[in-house]
Amino acid sequence: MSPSSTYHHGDLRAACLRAARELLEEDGSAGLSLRAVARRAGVSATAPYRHYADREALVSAVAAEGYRELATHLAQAHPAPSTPDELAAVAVAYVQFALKHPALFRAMFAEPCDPTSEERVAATAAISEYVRTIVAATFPDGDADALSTTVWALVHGLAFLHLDGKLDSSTPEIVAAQVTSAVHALFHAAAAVSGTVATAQPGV
Amino acid sequence: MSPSSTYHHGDLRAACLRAARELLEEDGSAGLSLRAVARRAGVSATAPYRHYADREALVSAVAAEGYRELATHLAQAHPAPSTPDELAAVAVAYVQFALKHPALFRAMFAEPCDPTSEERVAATAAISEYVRTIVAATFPDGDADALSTTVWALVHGLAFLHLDGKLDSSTPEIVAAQVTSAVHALFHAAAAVSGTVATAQPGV
DNA sequence: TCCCTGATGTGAACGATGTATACATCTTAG
DNA sequence: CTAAGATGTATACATCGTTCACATCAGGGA
Repeated sequence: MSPSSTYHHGDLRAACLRAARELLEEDGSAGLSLRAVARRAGVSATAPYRHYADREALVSAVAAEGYRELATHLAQAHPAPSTPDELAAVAVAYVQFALKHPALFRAMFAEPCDPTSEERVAATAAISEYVRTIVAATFPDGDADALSTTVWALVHGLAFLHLDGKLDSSTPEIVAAQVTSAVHALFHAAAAVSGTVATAQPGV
Repeated sequence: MSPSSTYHHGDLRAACLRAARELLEEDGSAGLSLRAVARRAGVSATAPYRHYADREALVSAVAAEGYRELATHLAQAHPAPSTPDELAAVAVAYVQFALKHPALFRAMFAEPCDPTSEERVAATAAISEYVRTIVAATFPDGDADALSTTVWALVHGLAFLHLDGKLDSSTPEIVAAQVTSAVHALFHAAAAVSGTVATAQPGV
């Protein structure tokens, strides 16, 4: 705590996490190097090794933080959805999170996830469970496991296709309409097939 | 053509592509270094630069090849699907391709795709168009753009969730049943909600 | 109070990587 | 046959992840 001590950082672990997160947002995954993190934290290149086994461990920690942020972001869209419309709002929030934090989202899902990061698997299990719960609340009579998997896959796929520029992401409204219509299509296939989802994006 | 000439390779461009593809399958994305490619092709470290501007360009070329392989793989599942069942078979082929070539699939979709690789955008546009075509053939009365986007997103998301170990991928049969039921759920939402998709995977 | 042990940060060093530059070698068009 | 362009080589540099020996600090037991 003494102000004269510039040797010890105080909370390098958190500082590294913050720096890594910033670098990810600024320069993408390529910019996230351990040395850059150390520089930004104002510390020697090897100091982070006292708190993270290797680069992979740091990335996993950032990803785990991302999972938690995603969870709160979804909860903000609607705390306890129980209708298809409310569930669609959560789905829109999911995709918009991905578009707002593309590099973070890719770190969370695109890189091969090592199963040794228990912090990471816990966070993803929490999200998976959350999705299952709200789907079950919306469709109490359905097969919650199967349906929630389908919903998650649909929304997850929409997020990635948007990230890859395969869909029209020009405005948040277009994205929201796209996601909403896709989710409703899943719940009301007949309506989708008969042309009710014409608000969707205009092609690839 | 003279056999004494070991100096010029003959077709380094193709050799690099093949080597890169092999390294990707063997060691994943991390193992795909330009120098390793050069070593495998039996050539100096900087020789590949005569054929690829940088590492990114090589990866894009591999990804483009992957798109074409995926297209033929889907066509083999069914050349011209026109029923929900046939379309589901194509969807199963999509996911199984991802599971069979995880690193390649990630290179195709998980890394930020630079729009300057026209070979790459052409290949993805071809796939997108292909999906739209077969969905339109299966549902001639629907909004082909909207519905094909939804189908693609669903299948794409299933592929990624399987790749990340979020779903049960223990046997090809389980995966096939999972994908089939999800696709059918999209086309017959009422049936899905009432529990007809019970063949799906047993949780996360 | 002293000091000593463990936690934390530093510095130099190694091998690997992407890439630029200058040079060598081959192929082929005129 | 030769000159020019295409293709491959050698060398070099900055950066990166990581290891190891060492320095510095904080806190508890004597």
